[in-house]
Amino acid sequence: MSRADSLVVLDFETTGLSPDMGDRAIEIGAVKIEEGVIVDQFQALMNPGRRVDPFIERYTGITNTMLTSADSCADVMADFAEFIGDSNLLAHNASFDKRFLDAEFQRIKHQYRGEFICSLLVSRRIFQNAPNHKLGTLVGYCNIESNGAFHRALYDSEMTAKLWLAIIDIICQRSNLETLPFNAAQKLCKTPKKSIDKYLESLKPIVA
DNA sequence: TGCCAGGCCCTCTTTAGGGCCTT
Repeated sequence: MSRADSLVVLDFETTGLSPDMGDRAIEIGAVKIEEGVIVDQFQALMNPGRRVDPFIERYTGITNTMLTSADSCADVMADFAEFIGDSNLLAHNASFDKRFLDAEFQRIKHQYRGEFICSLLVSRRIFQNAPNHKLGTLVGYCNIESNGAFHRALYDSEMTAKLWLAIIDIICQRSNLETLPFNAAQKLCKTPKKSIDKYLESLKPIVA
């Protein structure tokens, strides 16, 4: 399975918003998509080496007690590096998760080859009439079944993956494609919103 | 009671400012 055929959808829960300000990951969740199907998953809490504040405990449901017995960030991220291999990567608001992935991998001197795409950027282009582009809102907007248990890493990664598969279905229907190549999805992240229809039209295969 | 940051994106723009999204 080449990198182009495997996509890992990931989500971090963290102590805050910025690794540059000392924030750390406290949970990683991810699912692997191959040929349009979720085929594997990864979830682990990790001990950031310090207490998380009450807001994060309430926001995520992850308590200091739970983290006390968790493996270290280094051990978890080493396992996660094996899980993602050379796969390409996707997250909802990928710039956030990429910063934490880069920071945690830098601590264990690991480099990864996969490239990121962002379901938030694509959603803003495809669902221009959505009330907003929060993950939970888009899951409801796309009629994806959900129990509402957001803000845990594995659940959010699963919901992001299902949102992504729904987006691909819509694009493929509009563009008469069987699948959306990764490089086309990358370009979609950067295409101006006003040019989306033209871009999707350009993806249509030539029919003899 | 969310605070921080940072990239994207829009507009009353580009020599800027502010909302959205992530925890």
